[in-house]
Order: sequence, then structure tokens, then C-alpha cells
Amino acid sequence: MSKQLTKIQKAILDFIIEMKSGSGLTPTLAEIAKKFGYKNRSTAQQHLQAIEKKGFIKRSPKLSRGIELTLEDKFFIPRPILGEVAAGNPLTIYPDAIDTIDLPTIAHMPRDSFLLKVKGDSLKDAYIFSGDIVIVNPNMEPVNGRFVAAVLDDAAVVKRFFKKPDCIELHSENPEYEPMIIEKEYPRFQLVGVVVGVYRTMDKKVG
Amino acid sequence: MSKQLTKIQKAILDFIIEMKSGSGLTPTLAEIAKKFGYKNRSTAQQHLQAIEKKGFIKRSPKLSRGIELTLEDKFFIPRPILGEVAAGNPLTIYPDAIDTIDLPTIAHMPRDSFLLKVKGDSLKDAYIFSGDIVIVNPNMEPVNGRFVAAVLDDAAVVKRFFKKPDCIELHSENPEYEPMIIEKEYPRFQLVGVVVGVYRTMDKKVG
DNA sequence: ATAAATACCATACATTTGTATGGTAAATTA
DNA sequence: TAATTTACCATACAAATGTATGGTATTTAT
Repeated sequence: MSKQLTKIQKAILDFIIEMKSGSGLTPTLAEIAKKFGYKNRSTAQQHLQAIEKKGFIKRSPKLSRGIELTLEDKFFIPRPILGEVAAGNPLTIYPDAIDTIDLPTIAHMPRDSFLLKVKGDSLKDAYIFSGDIVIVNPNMEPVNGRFVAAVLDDAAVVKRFFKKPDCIELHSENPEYEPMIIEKEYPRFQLVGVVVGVYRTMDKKVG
Repeated sequence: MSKQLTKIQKAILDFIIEMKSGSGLTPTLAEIAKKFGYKNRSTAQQHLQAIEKKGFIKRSPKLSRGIELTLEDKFFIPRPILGEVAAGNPLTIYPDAIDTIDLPTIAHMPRDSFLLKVKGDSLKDAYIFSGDIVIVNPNMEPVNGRFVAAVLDDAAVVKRFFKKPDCIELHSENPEYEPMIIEKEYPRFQLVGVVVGVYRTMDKKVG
């Protein structure tokens, strides 16, 4: 019943989704017009009318930023994955996204958190498996016993954090791996954040 | 450094968070004023100034709905859990929330999805463990092999979905459990949705 | 070939929105 | 006691915002 979007309409819809997943705010007509170089809001206005007519959004009349994504749950917002981590064999954190995961709209990421994709089974005793996404918040104070993400020599690990009087210990859940002892002011060690959650998409068959 | 909020300021901040986690839109001054019965926007305006002064929000000047939650990552939005599910011993789905989970702001739930808390280890072969939260979307078409949530005689189960010519089979991941065979038009069977994700908070020590 | 949709521009208007300023009364703090 | 904060009200104003209407040129569909 709902026709297909044109290229431009799709681009505008993408911009709306992008803004909503970023700042959480849906753009105004003026912001859309500015983004696409229109000299009037009316051009954006008419595009929105067309997009709404095709059923992809719903506008609340006279409400500023009142664009709703009708098909919100069918939209999956791609989020960059900044690297892969493992407990046993640390893998590189790449400067840019190495991959993207399609999180459903449940995943409005706070802008300063990021995702790491777990590779390998060294975290399996913590019920974290290869392919799982850990959500890392760099602005939280690590507490003893919690899982943290850390960078050692440009490689990332996810381990359990323990602060001792003169060092930091990173424990693996798997007893096969020895705890890492980080002397204070170890130059190439950097704590990147606290693991606040684990997310796993169920869009592919497991097992 | 940032002082404590007063009761009213806290209520307004809660309203902002509630709106943002609901529609994704931050309220305008007028909407706050209406919600709290103020006759002017200026009252809401001054409360926002106070809240901002205490460091809980940041307002983007002249930008409509431009309230940012400064401490966004420290905010955890309580989401209702509508029931508990298990594969082996189905547990009741309660009409109202039996519990709430604090999802981080990563979890802007689509309004028509809901959460179920997993109890028991019957899903452990699918890497879903007791205490995990499954996110169920009732508006998705189930595909063979995917996990779905279903209600049987007022009890909920999470199982893998298989549609056969004349019946529906719900397979447990655990081979100890026999598949459930649902004849068509079984009155007390209702598919409630497709499991789109699994979330686990890491705020407590695991293992 | 004719109609419809698309993609822009321009202008005008009523509301909405954020902001600024000033005031009052009660509660809290110094 | 005096000063500050809190919690409201009222008014005014510029800018932002959504909306309506009309126009032109191109592309697409019938």
C-alpha cells in the first residue's frame, strides 16, 4: 500500500533517523532545508508531506519536531563498532568502525558510549559469547569486580577490574588465563570504560 | 559541585526523562508548564535555569526542545517487565509490570515492544540465562527458526518457532524438552511476538 | 499526449518557542 | 536579622516553526 520512496525522500528520511538516533531530536523543517541546501522550508515541508503520504512517518500537526517514525520498529539503526575485544588474545581497536551492527531502535546510544564486539570464548564463563556486543561507558568510575574495557598496547580487552593499593589487576573469568597486573603509570595501559551491558541481536538463528 | 535538586525540580527532570524515553522528544517550556499547571512558560523556564545551574541538564540556546540530559549515562530509565518466561516451566505473564529493570539510556524502547525476564536455565543452550531480559516485538512476522514469545494458557514461553503446514511447533533449545505442537486454532495459544534481542545489565557482579 | 508526481522556489501568516525583565510571597540559609 | 533561594505570576519581543498557497520545470506514469 505504501509506495516506495524516491532517492531524495529516502535521503531525508535517513537524515531524520540519523538525527533521532543521534541527539534524540527529530529535525525541524528549517534544519532539513539547511541540511539539503534548500532556500525554503517549504521544500522540506513538501517532501515530508510526500513521505508521510507514503506511510513512513507521521507528523503531529503544529508540534515542533513532531515527526514520528511510523515504521520505527522495522528500522534498524546501524551503529559503528569500534573494535573487537577478547580476554585471551587481545584484538586491535581500530580508529574507525570496523563493522556496524544493526541495533533495533531500542538502541539509542548515549553519544559517549560505544560498542565493542566480542570475539572468542574467553568470556564465556561470564555468559558473554562471541558475537555479543558489549556496551562500554567511558564516563563511569570502575568499581572493583565490575567488567571494564581497557587498552593495552593498542589492543583491547574486557576483564574484571580490581584496584589494589599499588596496582590494578585485570582478572579473566576463565581460570586458564592469568590475571594481568598493571603497575601504576604503565604507559601503554588505558582504561577505556565500564561495561554497562551486553546486547545480542536475535535476528539470526543461534546455536 | 552540582547541588541537589528540589522536589519540584526533580519532578520536572523526571518529566523530561519520561518524555524523552517515550516519544524521544524533550518537552518545550509550554509543555512543562501545562503538565505542572503553570500559567506561564516563565515558571518552567526558571526551573530549567535552576536545573541547568545545578548541572543536570544543558540547554541549547534558542533551539526548540533543546534540552540535553548532561548526566544521561548516569540516568537509568526504569522499564516495566511484563512477565517472566521459561522454556521448561512456563510462568505467568502478569497484566501489569511485575518488576522494573533499569535499562540505560541505550534502551529507548519502541513503544510497542516489551520486556520479559527469563527465569531458569532452560534457554541456556541459546545463550540466554536466568535474569536476562528478552526484548519482544509483537509487530514482527515470525520466521522459522527464530525465537518467539508465546502465551499458552496464561503462561509465557520463549521458544524457537517453526511453522508447519497444519500446525506450529515450538522447539526448546534444550533437547530434554519435547517440542510443543500447536494445532491450528488452538484457542488458548497466542503468539505475542518475536524476540529481537537480549539485554543483560552488568551492574552486578556476574558469576 | 495528457495527467500526475517530483523537486524546487517565493511569500505570507498565525502559533509556538525561547528569552528577558520585573514583581510577589514564602521558605531557607547565613 | 538580612540575604538568598525557591516558586510562582505577568508581560513583551524576536526568532523559530508549522502551515497554506501559488508558481515553474522536469520526470514519470497512463
